[in-house]
Amino acid sequence: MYDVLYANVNKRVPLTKKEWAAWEQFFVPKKLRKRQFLIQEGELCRLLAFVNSGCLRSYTVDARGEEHINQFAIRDWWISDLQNYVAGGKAVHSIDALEDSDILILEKSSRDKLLDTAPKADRYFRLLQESGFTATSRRIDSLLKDTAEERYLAFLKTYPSLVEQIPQHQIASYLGITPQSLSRIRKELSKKP
Amino acid sequence: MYDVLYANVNKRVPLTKKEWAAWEQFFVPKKLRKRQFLIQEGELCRLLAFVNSGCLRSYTVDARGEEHINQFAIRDWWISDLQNYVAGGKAVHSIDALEDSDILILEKSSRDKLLDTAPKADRYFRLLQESGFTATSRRIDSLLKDTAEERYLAFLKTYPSLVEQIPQHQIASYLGITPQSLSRIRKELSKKP
DNA sequence: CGCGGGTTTGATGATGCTCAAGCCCGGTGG
DNA sequence: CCACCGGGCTTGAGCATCATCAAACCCGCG
Repeated sequence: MYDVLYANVNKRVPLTKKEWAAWEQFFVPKKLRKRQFLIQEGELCRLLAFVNSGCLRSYTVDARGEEHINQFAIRDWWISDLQNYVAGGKAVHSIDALEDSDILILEKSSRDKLLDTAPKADRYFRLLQESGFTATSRRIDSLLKDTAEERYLAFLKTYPSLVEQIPQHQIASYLGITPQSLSRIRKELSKKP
Repeated sequence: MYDVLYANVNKRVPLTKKEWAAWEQFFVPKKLRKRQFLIQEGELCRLLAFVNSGCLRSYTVDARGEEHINQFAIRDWWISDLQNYVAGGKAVHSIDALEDSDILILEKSSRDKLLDTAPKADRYFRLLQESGFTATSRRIDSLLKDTAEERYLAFLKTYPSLVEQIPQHQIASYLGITPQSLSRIRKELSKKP
């Protein structure tokens, strides 16, 4: 139940079994059914979620009702509406499950306790945020300078497992294009090589 | 020299004057002339920079030689090629000064020492990364769902001071459009209201 | 069998890019 | 003092990319 998370933490900040026991108590297992919400836009988001299995997504909805996917999370990834988790206020993202998923919940109050009692917690979350930050930063670069086709190819490389797992229109939404455009891009690619 | 930074740190992790003295020694003041590089793409990036005055930018260059601005940094902001600072490897961004600037440099080796000796350093950088992460995440949302005009209006709101400070084509680059398009957008906007 | 979600295809149109030229303005040197 | 230069901004014409709207298709499932 906790071994994926333990490995994730341990990779960044080595912990003794005893130290880990102090961490473990703060995480609450939860199952999500496909299409079930973890957070809905406008709620207070007071939790971080760590994915053991399955796949979640966080997305915004624009004025015309179109969804735009901000992040996917699969096994061994964290997901949250961090902005709101950190600063308070209403969630700007909804988070739901693209398939049945097992996750671990870390409530904000629990994380605060963890941060105040476990000496290495700040470092773990610092390292975590650093990788999240660099990932989003690279995605911005890609949105600014790559064509839709290049972004799609990069997606295939970066998330090979996701491609098999989730419907194509979700990938289109993540890439910032319509499902029709992605379909045409794929058609072109299948001709070329 | 150090008071802007001290205020920035103190806001996130309150420090006694004595604690601060231990931090201060790690930061090295530096002046950059307009158009001077702090980092060039392909170098090893082994520093974080805190801006006291002036304005820096970090950007990538695409295959055709076009620049794409990933981040601006003005007074009270940090800037770096974080990806590379954290993970090692060659910088994917160049960082240079858009005007004469005063900055404070924190070398990676210094930060490592700071993190290992100052108890609150991990927390400070965790909080810093969290705000950086949420900012980039919001920018991704905006690139996915807003039109160029909406992104420009949002930029005006978010960075009112920058608009006066830097040439318009730099803003266009940040928004992911050509200078010509930004010019036309501004023309349309000036008609409307 | 028919329904529904997902994907594909086609026709058309909007948005923003490219290429090219002109303009504005501040700085420099004759 | 003025001519000239260059960077930045604007404008125009044509074009590429991707969105929109609409329809058809595919396939798993009740």
